[in-house]
Amino acid sequence: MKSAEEDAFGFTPNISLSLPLGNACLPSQYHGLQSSPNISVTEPQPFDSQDELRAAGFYSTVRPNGAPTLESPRIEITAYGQFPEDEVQESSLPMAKRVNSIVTLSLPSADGYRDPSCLSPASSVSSRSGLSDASYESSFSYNYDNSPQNSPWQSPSVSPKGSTLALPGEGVASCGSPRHSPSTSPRTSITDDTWMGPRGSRPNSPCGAKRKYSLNGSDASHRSFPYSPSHSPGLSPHTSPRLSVTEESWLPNTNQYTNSAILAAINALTTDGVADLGEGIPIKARKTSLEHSPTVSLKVEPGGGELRHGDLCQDELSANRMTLKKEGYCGSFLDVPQHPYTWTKPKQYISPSLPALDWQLPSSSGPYSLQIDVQPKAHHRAHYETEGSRGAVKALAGGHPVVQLHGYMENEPLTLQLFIGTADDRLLRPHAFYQVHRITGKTVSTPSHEILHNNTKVLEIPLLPENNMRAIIDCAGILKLRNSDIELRKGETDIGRKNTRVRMVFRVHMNQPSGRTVSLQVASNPIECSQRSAQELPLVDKQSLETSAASGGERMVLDGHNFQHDSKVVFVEKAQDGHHIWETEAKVERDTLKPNSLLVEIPPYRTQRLSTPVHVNFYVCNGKRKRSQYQRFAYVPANVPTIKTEPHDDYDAALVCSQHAPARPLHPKPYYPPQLVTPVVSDLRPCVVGGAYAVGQQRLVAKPSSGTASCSPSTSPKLHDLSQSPFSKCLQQPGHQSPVPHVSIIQETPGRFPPPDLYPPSGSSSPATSQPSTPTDGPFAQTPGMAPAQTLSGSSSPGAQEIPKPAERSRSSLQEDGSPATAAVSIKEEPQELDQMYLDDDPLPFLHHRLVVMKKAENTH
DNA sequence: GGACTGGAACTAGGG
DNA sequence: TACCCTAGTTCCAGT
Repeated sequence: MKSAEEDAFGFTPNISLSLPLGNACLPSQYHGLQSSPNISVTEPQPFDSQDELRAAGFYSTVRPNGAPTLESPRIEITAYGQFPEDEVQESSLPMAKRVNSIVTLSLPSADGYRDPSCLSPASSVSSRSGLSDASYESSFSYNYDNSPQNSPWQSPSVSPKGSTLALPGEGVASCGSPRHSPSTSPRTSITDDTWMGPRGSRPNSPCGAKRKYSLNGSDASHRSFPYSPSHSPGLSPHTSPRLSVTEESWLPNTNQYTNSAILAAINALTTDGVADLGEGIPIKARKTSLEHSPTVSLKVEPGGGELRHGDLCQDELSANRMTLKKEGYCGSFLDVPQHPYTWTKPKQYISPSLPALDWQLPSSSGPYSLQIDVQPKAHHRAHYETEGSRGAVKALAGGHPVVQLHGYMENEPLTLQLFIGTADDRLLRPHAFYQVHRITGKTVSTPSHEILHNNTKVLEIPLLPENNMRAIIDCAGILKLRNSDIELRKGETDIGRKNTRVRMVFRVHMNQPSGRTVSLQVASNPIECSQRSAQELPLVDKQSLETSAASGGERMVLDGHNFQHDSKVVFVEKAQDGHHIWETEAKVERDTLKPNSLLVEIPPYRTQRLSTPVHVNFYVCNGKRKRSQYQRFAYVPANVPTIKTEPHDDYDAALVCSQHAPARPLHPKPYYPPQLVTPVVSDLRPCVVGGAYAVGQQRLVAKPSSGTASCSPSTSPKLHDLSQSPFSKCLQQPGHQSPVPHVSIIQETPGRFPPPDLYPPSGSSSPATSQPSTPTDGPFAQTPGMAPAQTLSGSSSPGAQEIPKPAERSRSSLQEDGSPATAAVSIKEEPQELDQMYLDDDPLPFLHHRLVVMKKAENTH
């Protein structure tokens, strides 16, 4: 371990250097990182694009072996180097710490992903703004350039009142400044409109008028507010105000449990101070994190209250525009008095490096298992920045989702992290168009705190021993960012249209006595966030049968929503390439049909001779383009007993299966296609027992594109090893377009990886497989889906796993050491999936749209 | 009064 | 070019 760490540190410096900064694409990159690990880190050759590299994120970018990973221009940010202040501060820091800090800085890409601003309610646009540093911007060449507003950091929000921060040109985030805090709600901003000019009240255009407002002082004033990204970057506008208070208190707390020295060091370097500390977050990220911190008080500048921490810091860093220095500003925030939180701070994960949010982590490891005891409802209408909060995500049966960490016997509280992830068939990653939104108020019983993690808002919730490490998630809502804002981001390859399904992703990091950190992650069932979709798309919550004899004839009850008299149930069997091998419409008993219940007769399979179970899918269709997600079903040989679903609700089922696939009921949920093979790393000493068990679900997944994907071991981030826990990193190309494989790299100490075979294939039969998939999953139907969110990070013990089907997946080893390949890579079948993902019926538009978006981005850039 | 909600109008794009 | 449809975003009003 230590060796690894040491190595890591050693690398760190290099690594940091290696981080590619991006070109204009940075944002995308970042985005990519989190969202879609597109980057083929492993690729020996120079990254296709810097973007990819960036996407790789810090973790991936670094090459363990020190091999020149990134050709792309990298920004070597050494905290000190660039900023005198940093140097000073760092100098005082212990090497290790310094390294970390450095590393963090080096991870430029991280920043890039999503603008912190994006995080903020104002987000979308803001995302760009995220690039805090002017330098970054320039380098990135954002669209912003176009308009004065462009400057990302300046988010309007920053200086609501035209605070100094808001320099002309800077202040406005490119299209609307992201930062405009939600508070700035579009509406308010008449200015915005002005900006936009002709725009209608509804900002569709990417650069949507509204966002532009930042330039106007007036606008700024309006927006100034609390929401300003500065505060809580991600904070929804609404919340932000509140947050501020809380956050402040929070920060202090954080400090409490974190190593003060580390914090100080980090703060000095990063200025952010919050939870993210441990992580090697890029400067920007840090800044953002700062934002979280309610350092408002810290503001130096006029209007400072409105200023974002991040902004300040960024500004300083980048251009020194701010007179303030990190020290002054950021550092001060450390001094913030501790606040009144009653819950003792959960033991914060202090490791300097936390796994990137797009890393696939396991849901269980050894004795530990993170489970979603109560799943969120399948529908939750997300709110726009321009709207008021739509409340916390609720559970199907009422109440709220519940997450529990099993197997943790310590008395130390922990921090449960929550962010909004994707729900498509690709690797789980932060969703570019949705952010978690902190809910506060009388009805909220669970304290929480928002932080930014690489431009992705992360809600931190205490997991207390007294509560049996169980948390009721009644403090998390979902914020929708305007598609136009996100799509214009340079490097952003995802499209928002019809990309309205998300998952709540929970993570917990546990420091082990050995010094290692075990990180677990579990993702909820998909949540449809679109009002329209929620009202129109049929949804299957449960199915009474999972299997049937080939002869069919049995009746299956489907519980769900939006069933109509003309609803059809179609059974489909697809080949690996997505082609339909067989498709037939089942007979629906319309007499008994109800909006939430449908009785269907299982159609006979195309052949009655079955020697082994055949996995197929079915979906409910209310008309063209109105299909439910694919649901799994299997025809089994006659001698195999039919599996009937228990009458419980999904949640119950989830509980039952929780160990493997926490929170996912087998049948009820659509499955996720197994695209990725996950290599599981096992290094756990502690987790032997659970490991096998858990492992099944934890797979490191990698989606390799046809060849690309291999993750080079080198990529493995020793850096992150700081924490000593191995993390898998997913590298994916950001764009749907590119079939680039998603590769997950396991961070592990060399030699610790278990043989690849030990790891469960993504498609393992474990409950995890039952995970929902996007409607488009069809093609993968035959292979069980893997639990997207689960991978092994820390120590997971290998368990028995299924091996992915050859055709679908290929494995590649990711180990740095050259030790046996541990990571398996699966190749994603792009074209079809994409089409399906977004336009089940009509892929062309989707593709076209993407092209348009890309072009726009390029142009803007 | 403010947070939630549900519903629907408005708008842009594509066909 | 007008019309229709779809889906995203913004508004409004009720609880």
